[in-house]
Amino acid sequence: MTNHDSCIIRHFSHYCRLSEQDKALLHELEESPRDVRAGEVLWQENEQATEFCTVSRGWAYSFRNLGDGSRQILEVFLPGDIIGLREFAFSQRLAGVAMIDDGVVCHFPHRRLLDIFRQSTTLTAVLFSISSRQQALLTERLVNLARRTAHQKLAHFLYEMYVRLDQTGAAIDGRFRLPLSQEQLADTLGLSAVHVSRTFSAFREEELVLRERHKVTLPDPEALANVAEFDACYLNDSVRPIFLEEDAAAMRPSNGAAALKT
Amino acid sequence: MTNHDSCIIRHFSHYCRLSEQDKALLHELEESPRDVRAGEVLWQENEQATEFCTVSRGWAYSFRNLGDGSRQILEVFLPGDIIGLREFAFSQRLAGVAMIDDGVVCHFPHRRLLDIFRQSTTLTAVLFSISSRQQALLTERLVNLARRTAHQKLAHFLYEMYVRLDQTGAAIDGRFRLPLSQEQLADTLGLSAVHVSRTFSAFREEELVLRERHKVTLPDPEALANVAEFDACYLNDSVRPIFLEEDAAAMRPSNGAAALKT
DNA sequence: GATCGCCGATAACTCAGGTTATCGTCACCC
DNA sequence: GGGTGACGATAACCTGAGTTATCGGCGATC
Repeated sequence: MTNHDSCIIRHFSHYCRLSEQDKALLHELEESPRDVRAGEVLWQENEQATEFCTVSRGWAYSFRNLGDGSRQILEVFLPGDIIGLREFAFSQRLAGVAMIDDGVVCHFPHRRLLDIFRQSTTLTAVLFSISSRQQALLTERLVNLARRTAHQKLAHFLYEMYVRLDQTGAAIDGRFRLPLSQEQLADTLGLSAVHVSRTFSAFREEELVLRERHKVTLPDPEALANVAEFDACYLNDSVRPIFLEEDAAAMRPSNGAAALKT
Repeated sequence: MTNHDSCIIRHFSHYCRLSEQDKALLHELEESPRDVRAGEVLWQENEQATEFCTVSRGWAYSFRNLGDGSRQILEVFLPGDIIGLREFAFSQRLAGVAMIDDGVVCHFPHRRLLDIFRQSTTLTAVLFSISSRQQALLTERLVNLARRTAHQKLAHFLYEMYVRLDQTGAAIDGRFRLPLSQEQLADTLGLSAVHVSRTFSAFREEELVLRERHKVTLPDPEALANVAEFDACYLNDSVRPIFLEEDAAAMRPSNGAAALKT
């Protein structure tokens, strides 16, 4: 973390070209990165919330434990994502967070966000955008859980992962690593692990999805998207560039669009 | 709208005591309020997004239409709520919005948000808090849809409405107006209208909920909360007061906590 | 290399909730 | 005051997904 690019800066750069000053400000946010093991719980529901966190390496998920012993996975975080933004207004954690993989996370205190609000309109707008995008993912998952069949749910999740991973270059040719167990998938999709297994079997027969261990292959991604009635517009980095022109007075925006590419 | 308190200012004041300067800034956001009729669609999915909107009177909901002709209601907005914040990062609407009731809404352009970011750290933090709270509602609904039985779903929704309305004084003694039809409830809860009816019948037998027309009575709200496994912590205006002390340098915060009461 | 434990596949059975259909009630309107 | 249309109740039937159970494979540990 000391000499390569900060994970936060990398993420923010997806949204907008940053001034050196902004980069410095972001860099300040990062306290010592921490190695974490697969399965490690970063925090539990109802604990005091004092920090945000970014994932630098590995996957994480947020979850809620329910009364009957089951649990619901809310979000899956990939490297570069910010964890905990959702909880800005609350003094307690609304959901637990755990690692799927071994990885590296960077913590930074809640209060620092206010420094950003105070010092950089650009970063504030990017933070709002990031929060907004996370909420879009959540909304899409909600629709998915409420209204679709098990086949569609799984197809949708797999395709969404494919798109997200493809955007960061982690999916090659419809092939990617998916470190979640079937039980974790079930908890994500509101299904039983048994039915996830059944659905994978069906997809294998139909040659829509091949899964072995933690490797997934989509022989025909578009066919899968059709099954899921997938509408990518919530993922398209159709991030509004408005604030760039708005900020013209404050800084030279140059070509923000080109900065979208990693 | 001209001479009584602005709906935006009223809402923001729940979170934090505002300076006169902040109030002036908020007031600027309000363009002409508009009367809207029950059923009127404020905007459709995929339309260009250029404005946010606050509900001044009446109820509204956001929704997604699905491929099979069904639809999913995502959020229910009450007077004082801000609509569209979720879509900050996007240039298109991710969901449609329609009125449940006759009412009054106030539009304000997207770009104005950036003026706020630039001019008031306090308002920026409150906006983040509001967005954060909306996301908490959404998350709770997601868990509800994914993991609970029809009885629990309906119980949860009714109790959540009861709490939200009670917070603004619109529920007296477990009794409140609920202008949603059973079909709208079904679309909210991911159920069929028929099953919503069945569930109401069951609740009537158990004397948990009495519903006639658009009036709902909860004879024993706590019993209903138990059925729903309701955990109020995502609604508790346990809004972090941190930013008040943080902003001490910028403005006199005085007693922000007391300002929570409407 | 035997044991243990996790993960996934598959089968048999059950049930919550969807679907379709019919009927009653109330509000509105000529 | 009779027609119309939205809304809600109820019943009969069907099905997608949960539950429980068994079994096989693989990796870790000693």
